[in-house]
Amino acid sequence: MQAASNIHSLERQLAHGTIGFAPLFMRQTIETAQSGTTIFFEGDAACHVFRIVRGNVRICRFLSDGRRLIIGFLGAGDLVGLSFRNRYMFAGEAIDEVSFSRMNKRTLEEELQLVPELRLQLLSQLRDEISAAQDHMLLLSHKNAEQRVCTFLLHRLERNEGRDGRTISLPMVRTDIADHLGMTIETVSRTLTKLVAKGILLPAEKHQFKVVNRSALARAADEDPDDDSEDADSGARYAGTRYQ
Amino acid sequence: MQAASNIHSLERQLAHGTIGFAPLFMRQTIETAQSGTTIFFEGDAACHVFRIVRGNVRICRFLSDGRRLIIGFLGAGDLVGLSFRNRYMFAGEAIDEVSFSRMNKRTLEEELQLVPELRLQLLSQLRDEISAAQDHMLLLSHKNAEQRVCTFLLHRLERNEGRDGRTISLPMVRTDIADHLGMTIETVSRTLTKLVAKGILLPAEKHQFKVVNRSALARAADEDPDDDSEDADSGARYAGTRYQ
DNA sequence: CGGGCCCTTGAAGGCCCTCAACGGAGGTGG
DNA sequence: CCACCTCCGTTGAGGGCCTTCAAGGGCCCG
Repeated sequence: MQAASNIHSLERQLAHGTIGFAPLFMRQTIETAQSGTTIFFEGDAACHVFRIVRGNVRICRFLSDGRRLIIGFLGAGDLVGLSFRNRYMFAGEAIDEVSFSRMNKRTLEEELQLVPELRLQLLSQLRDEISAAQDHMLLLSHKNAEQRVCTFLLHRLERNEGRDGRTISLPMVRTDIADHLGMTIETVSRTLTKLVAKGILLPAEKHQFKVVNRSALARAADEDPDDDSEDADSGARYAGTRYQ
Repeated sequence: MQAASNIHSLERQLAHGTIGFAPLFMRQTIETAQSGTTIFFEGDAACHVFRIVRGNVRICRFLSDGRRLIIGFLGAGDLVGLSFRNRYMFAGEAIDEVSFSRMNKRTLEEELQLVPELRLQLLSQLRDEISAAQDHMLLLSHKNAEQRVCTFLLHRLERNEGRDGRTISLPMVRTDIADHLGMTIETVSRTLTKLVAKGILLPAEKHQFKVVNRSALARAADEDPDDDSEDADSGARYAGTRYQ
């Protein structure tokens, strides 16, 4: 019941077609992980599939020299582990206090044999993961710092959609964002500062921003900013077309 | 029978677990596509799944401004289209003369309902795609030009493994490599020149290189080249540990 | 209050991109 | 057969974007 208490999480599950798995996890006990702890390790035997009930999780891969790539961030209602063969290909770490339940992979596979509907959900989930990975490859290969940050902010905005439609929640630290977008924390920070100066964002509470100009944010996320004059004092430029 | 005639293709299929699909495609007619032509378009209704019999195919996604990302390259024995929902998320273009067969997606789905073994093969294929996409994100986010090119060359080498173990075939043009690795053609060219100067590669026939020093190539692919002195005259440095 | 973590801001430098020119290979037509 | 064109690959010069290095401030907690 706990999972269904969050209407936005429910919407996301319906959209992603993972609602079919939810009843299976309802029978499992709920565990908690403290901020900064690891829920599963890269390279471990992949015995379980996880479902996040509350909190935020980062999905990490490491290079041999210690550098890190964050594949993505998970929130309430998200599943992780369906794409593993024998070993976890990445680690899952709690960003804040996380509640989750786990399910034995063998049990899940038996269910998959019995329920055709579940198989379709699984396919849908995997295809979403592939699609998301390809979108992210596009970001990493061709987008500049501002486009990366704006794309990321839009994704976070859509994820939180339903509150007031213009609040972005960033529970992760700058290092996480940097390792997700293939940048340094300094460049992330500078880019956010620039977006505030441009009048697109407004700093709100800790780990939150307000979106002042959503269309400008969307434009900055996808288009080439060649025509930008790059002046800090041009912050009022977008004020006339304020969103909403 | 044509597909089984290539022993390397067969090995790859066994490793990737896609051999189960091959018999289904044997019943289909074989089509050909000339170099440069498009086999399926991004955005089109995804009615078919394709299987490459001969030749090379590039998988492309485009940004709004015309820039291009090449997700990957396919060769004999490879399948494409299993990860689509309703529309092709990317285009498939023939690099050289390509033979392929196609299969109606509806037919495939009926087979999937009947044959549990096929379902496992499908899952395996999708997990491989996710894994490859994540590896590529790592490349795009954290590797420099030399590491990118070396990683790509190693992949090509493994793909052609069995010939003589040290010949790399690059049927695609520089623009394709650049759009795959998130670089410009100039940087790709310069990096290849540098690898030749370092004594790691040797230019061979058109669209081919010989690997002189495979361990150096592997090291350059994954490690941070901070300790490199970057001198062209240091080309003999690796000669003492020549591979094979 | 001190220390650690997080974030921001500044200055300098490097890596890669952009722009440009050139040479070779392959195809076509005079 | 060769001139001509196009495509492809290479090489050079210059500049821009982002990284690296460094310093400082805010916040939290022991």
